[in-house]
Amino acid sequence: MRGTMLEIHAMPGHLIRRLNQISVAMFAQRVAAAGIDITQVQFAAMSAIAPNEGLDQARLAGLIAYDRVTMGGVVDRLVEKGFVVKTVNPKDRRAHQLRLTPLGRKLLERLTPIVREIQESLLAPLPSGEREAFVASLIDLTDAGNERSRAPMRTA
Amino acid sequence: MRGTMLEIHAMPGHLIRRLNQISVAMFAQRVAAAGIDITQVQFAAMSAIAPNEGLDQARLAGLIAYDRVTMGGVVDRLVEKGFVVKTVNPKDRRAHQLRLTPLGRKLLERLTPIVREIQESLLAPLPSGEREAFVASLIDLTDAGNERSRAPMRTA
DNA sequence: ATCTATTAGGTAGTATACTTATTATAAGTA
DNA sequence: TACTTATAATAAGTATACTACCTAATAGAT
Repeated sequence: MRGTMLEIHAMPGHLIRRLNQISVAMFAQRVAAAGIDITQVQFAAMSAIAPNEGLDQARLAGLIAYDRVTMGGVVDRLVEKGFVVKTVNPKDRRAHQLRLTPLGRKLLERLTPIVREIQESLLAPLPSGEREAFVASLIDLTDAGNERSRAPMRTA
Repeated sequence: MRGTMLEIHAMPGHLIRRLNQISVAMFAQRVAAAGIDITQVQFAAMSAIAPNEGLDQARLAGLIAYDRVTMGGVVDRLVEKGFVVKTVNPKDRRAHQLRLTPLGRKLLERLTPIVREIQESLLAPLPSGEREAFVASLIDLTDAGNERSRAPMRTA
């Protein structure tokens, strides 16, 4: 045997990174299987725009804890695909108001149950009694670490 | 109040993504504070090379569950920084053998205790009785999902 | 009305993370 | 030996995720 078990394989940082890769891959696979062309990040953006129509990019980024510069590209791709429209706010000409198009709203409705299923598949390997505790720990850790992220969540 | 709590904020996929961002940011911050110029990914690569000197890029990628193409860029940056050397394997001229330089080895030694501390900080917000269960769940989920990732772990 | 500080969005540059395709080499088989 | 298959690495293209910096526009204070 060449090289024993690496220490990093038990490190939370490395495990979280791998789990995120698995989660992103599962999302891509299931959504593509449904014939839908959208990424996990683009879905998150759309689901935050839906109940907050007219919000600007900075507020959108804060709602889902994304980097503002990254969000610019995400929104542009959603606009290209025809799911989102971007208009200048006449009250504040710096800001771009975001809204879902009818096509975008329809897609989001179709997508939402699929995404719920993906979440279940992701946790399925855990004994059912441990899933809730795991998600609770995830929430505790993201809450506690929010301000350390370079893109903290901002609901206000 | 504008918009109620979004459903995605309780979704494991979204929480894992945010926790990974927090983890990466904590790594970058602590390591930079120690005056070291290296990323989380570059550290993982170096710590996998150390006990497996002479391995090639494809095997390295498998050991830490990275995409092979991505690994090419990571290795190039480590070579540029003088932490890794890359030589053509005379037995198989397709393969590039990887080794740490003395500088790379020294850096890794200095870095390892810092990275261990980062792992503790990451879990610190959890009650101490829950940390072990959380890491165990992470291991279960990454083990179970390994083959779904586009870059599965390969120890063989 | 002007000055200052803040904010929204963008550009350029770096690093990860993936897809598909291509090249070079190696290994196995007819 | 010639043919086929497999593999290591890379190239080109797309998407996220950041830093540092810049401009335009707004808000607040004087």
